[in-house]
Amino acid sequence: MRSLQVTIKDIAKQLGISASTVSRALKDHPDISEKTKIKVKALAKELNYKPNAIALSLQSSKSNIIGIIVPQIVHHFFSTVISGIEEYAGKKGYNVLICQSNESIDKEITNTQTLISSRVDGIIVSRTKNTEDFKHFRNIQNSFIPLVFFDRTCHGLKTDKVIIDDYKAAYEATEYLIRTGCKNIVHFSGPENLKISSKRMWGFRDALKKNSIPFKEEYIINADNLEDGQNETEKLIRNNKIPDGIFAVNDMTAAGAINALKKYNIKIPDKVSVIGFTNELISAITDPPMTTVEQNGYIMGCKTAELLIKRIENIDAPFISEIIPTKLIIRDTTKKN
Amino acid sequence: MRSLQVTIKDIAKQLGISASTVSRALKDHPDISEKTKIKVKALAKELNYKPNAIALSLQSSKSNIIGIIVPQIVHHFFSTVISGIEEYAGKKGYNVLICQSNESIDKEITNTQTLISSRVDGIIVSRTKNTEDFKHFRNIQNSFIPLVFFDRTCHGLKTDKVIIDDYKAAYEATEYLIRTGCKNIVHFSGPENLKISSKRMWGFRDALKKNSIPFKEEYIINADNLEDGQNETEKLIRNNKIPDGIFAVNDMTAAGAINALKKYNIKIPDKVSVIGFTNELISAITDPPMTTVEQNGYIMGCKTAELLIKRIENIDAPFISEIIPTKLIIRDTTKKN
DNA sequence: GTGAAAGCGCTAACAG
DNA sequence: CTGTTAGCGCTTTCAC
Repeated sequence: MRSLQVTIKDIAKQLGISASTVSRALKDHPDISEKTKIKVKALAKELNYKPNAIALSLQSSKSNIIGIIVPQIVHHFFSTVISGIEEYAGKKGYNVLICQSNESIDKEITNTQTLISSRVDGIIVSRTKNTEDFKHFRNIQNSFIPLVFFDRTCHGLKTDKVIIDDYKAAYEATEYLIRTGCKNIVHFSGPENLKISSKRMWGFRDALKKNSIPFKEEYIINADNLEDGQNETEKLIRNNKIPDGIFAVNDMTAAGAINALKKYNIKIPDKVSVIGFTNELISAITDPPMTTVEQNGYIMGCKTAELLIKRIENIDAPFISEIIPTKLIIRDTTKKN
Repeated sequence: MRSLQVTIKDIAKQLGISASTVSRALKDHPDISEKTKIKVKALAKELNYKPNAIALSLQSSKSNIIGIIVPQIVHHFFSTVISGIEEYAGKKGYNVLICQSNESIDKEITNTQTLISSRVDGIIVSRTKNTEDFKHFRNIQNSFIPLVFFDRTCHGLKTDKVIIDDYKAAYEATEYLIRTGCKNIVHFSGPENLKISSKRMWGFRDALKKNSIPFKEEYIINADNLEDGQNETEKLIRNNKIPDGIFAVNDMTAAGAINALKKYNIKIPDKVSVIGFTNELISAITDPPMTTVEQNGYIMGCKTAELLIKRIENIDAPFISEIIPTKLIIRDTTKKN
């Protein structure tokens, strides 16, 4: 099973020269004669020599691998970001090792340990909803491994981060509802300890306030997935508390709301307007197609990779919080302006 | 920048013992005294020692990394499979290095080279639509790196593979259309050199034949994405060639068809039935929710990882083609049986 | 121009 | 029970 791969030594032996010469020849070291270079390269090609990245890593203490921890790969937003990271990193000569935490803090902790052991050159994280204790992230920093968060960040940790302006995006979405005539708007919200959720909620609240719509606690409803969105909307309908606008913390929840409204034959957007968040694939597929906030996952991914690689190259640069612009995508679940 | 991580040597030095003793103590070697073990482990913990996986890999020629090459991470089916691979592999102590080919054969070739260089213990591939030349895959095999394909396989290569019975699934879907009264069915098909596409097409054709519906070439239309699905359907409508059933090679294409039909106010499923393929998220969101074929990506991923790891452990086992069962998910774009 | 030797972090065979 | 040594594949001084 061992040594199936051709090594520099094999080449050296066959050519009757030393390993160091082979090494130098392969990287066009100026000291080596053209003749030797040609011989070496020819044989390397013939034997299908591939440098052993592991040996290189050990020797240079650089793995050229970036570790990623996300709650779920299948979530469209995350896979978009991963895709951006992979592309950008690939161009810069890095590979990506991907772990999912499945929204479990224990798994997240294991993941960080694996990545540290793997001696990745840097780590990118979007944390679980429940992470409250950041010890494992500190652990990464104590190991002097560059760490960058995207989207779901950790308050109080000094790192680079790539986020969107959730507050502003939510504010604008809500204002759009108000501007198009909604007066009685409900917000389907995610867990409060997730900064992105609370920011979206505050954007919503402040938009009401700014537009002189008195706030009621019952405007905020906990729901951040398809089922909850559907159930909570049905509850509103049955309790005869139908709002004229719904702003959901994500697209799936909005899709649930749309389902419920259609089930009860409530016209969208005439009776009720709906806005989602993220602009996932599904948001163009709902009927009617959904107005939502474009979150630019791909660009986020590229930017995150860029920040991380910069930090790998210069560990002492000042920390950056990059804000990726969002955009309200107006489709047909809202009235025209 | 160097040696920021604690090594076994550091521990040895501080304790005034040898590195090998530390190494043995950490892995509970029976030769080592309890006293030493306790001392070593305590210090290791205190110094936050993490074994250097790279050194381990070099020494054991085993990286415990599985390489994955898929056309696109963002594609829901692929991310589902990746998720399954990651979970199963994680439990077995493997990490996953992910590359995307972006349906480009050149990128796919580069990807294989990177993975070989990285000395991954095995490689999982779902190939690009256009791959015709399999040299790079042979290259993997010549390097004695276990290789497993899933879904999009390569004809003629001796490898393990995990697939679904595309023919049967398509046959059954088509028969369901026929059984529920469709007589004039169109198939939106993918590229012919992709085995999964051609198998689905033949399943479709043979189901017609078996049910004495004469086949016409015009029943097969090239379309495998949202836009094409929509455009081709609109074309049919405008040319007054409206079928009473559409079987699409994937969900997105079916979603495009649904859009077009609704645009022209053609009732689904009364006038036209539609069936998709894969059961992506969107298929439950379309209006009406789409009948489609469940492809069990997650299970495929687990199974693929399982086969690969088995092969890593026993390179000489006979090759296996694992067939993951599919299931027709009946929703509301088809008539009731 | 090329070779010999040391070392990256770790394990394992061999001593004692 | 513990230490010494060699070696995984490669690069990099330091010699010659």
